[in-house]
Amino acid sequence: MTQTKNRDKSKKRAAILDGAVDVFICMGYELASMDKIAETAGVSKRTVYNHFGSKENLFQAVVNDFLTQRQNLKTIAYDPDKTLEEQLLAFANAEIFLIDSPRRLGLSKFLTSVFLNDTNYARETVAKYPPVYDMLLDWLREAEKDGKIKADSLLIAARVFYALVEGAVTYPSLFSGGINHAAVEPMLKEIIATFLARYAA
Amino acid sequence: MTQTKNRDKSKKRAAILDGAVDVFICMGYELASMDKIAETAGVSKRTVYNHFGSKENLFQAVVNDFLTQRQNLKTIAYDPDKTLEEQLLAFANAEIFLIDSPRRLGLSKFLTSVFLNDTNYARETVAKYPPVYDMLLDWLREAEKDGKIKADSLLIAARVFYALVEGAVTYPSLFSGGINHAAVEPMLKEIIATFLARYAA
DNA sequence: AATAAATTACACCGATTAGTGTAATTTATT
DNA sequence: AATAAATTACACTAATCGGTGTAATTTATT
Repeated sequence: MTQTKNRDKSKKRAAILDGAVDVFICMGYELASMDKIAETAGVSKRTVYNHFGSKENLFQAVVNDFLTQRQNLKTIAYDPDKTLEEQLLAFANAEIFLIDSPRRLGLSKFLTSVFLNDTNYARETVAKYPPVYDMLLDWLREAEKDGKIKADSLLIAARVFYALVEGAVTYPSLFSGGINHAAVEPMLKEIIATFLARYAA
Repeated sequence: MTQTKNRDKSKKRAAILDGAVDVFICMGYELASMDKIAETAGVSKRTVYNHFGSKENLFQAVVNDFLTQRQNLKTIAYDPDKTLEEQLLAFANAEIFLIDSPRRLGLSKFLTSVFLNDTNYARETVAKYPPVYDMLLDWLREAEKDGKIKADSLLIAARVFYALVEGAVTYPSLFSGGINHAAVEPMLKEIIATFLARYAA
């Protein structure tokens, strides 16, 4: 009869995921070889295959980890005692957080690239996680009730806000190798002022 | 002594470039094999290598063709007799043109993906072509002289405008498989209204 | 029709890759 | 210390890919 001696596999698993992220970020999916990932993780290739059965599975695990982690953003509730500017800035900063460390920036670039190359996979993956707009939409509803915001469609207003943040900060940072905080700060003030010029009551 | 009988190589060259674009678009750079490109172009692999010495060269030729073609946008001069809305819409539409056919959309996605994977190459390549903002900047200067536009910095205003267009239309289209004109039209009206809420004099 | 350039078909090379099988070895648990 | 699970080292496969060499063939020009 077989005894069960379960050892802790999570350490190796984490090391493999870490290595995979590094290699995926710096070579892209196609050029990231399983040998290189194993070497980077400090683990034998066989162990990589024992934990994740294939390159595709390993990739999925990396993506899942990232998107799950990304999902853990605390809600930003409407506060009538704070200015609209500083509350909107909090929403912008939550978006900027995703590209505000070399690793998160790298993962964002990697995922964006993968999504560009496989639109269907992008749609399916994004559909599994709650929409980005939702939290801002809740906030806008409260602000409207409070008489501070006015818009024909709050959904469109939310989309305009994220268009401003992503178009002015997120995407430029993806291509320029990272955030230039000194340049971004005044830009954030400007896009928030623009948003409020249109939607402040 | 050697006679020179020059035949026209441009037909084959064009066919190869066409095939390369197709394959690059649908498989990405790494997975696009030279055999597949030759087959798609209806040409022997040897001919591909006779025209372009390497995969890298062929890629460069594709990119050059696209960016050169892209550069040929007619200038949009400020016209005091037209509304600001319709003139700004022309700028937006010039941007949208780049993703408004399956082929241009595909090339935009492909190039964006390549740029994400090689930031240095992105910078060098973009630097070889005139900045996107320039034409709008000229227009804004004229509009300001005409007393219709007012901004602390016209450059920032131009960046806000393109942030709106790219964030609301260009990038979403890259990921969603193309433009939904019915949905984009009201969005364009909204982002132009937003821009003018901030910068109209 | 003669000629030279362009193209083709095809075999081939070296390198790389995802993935497997296995026997030996390390590791943690009882 | 005994034991079973986890890991390792390593050899190996089958496939793919970028690129080359060559001899035969097609093509357009004079």
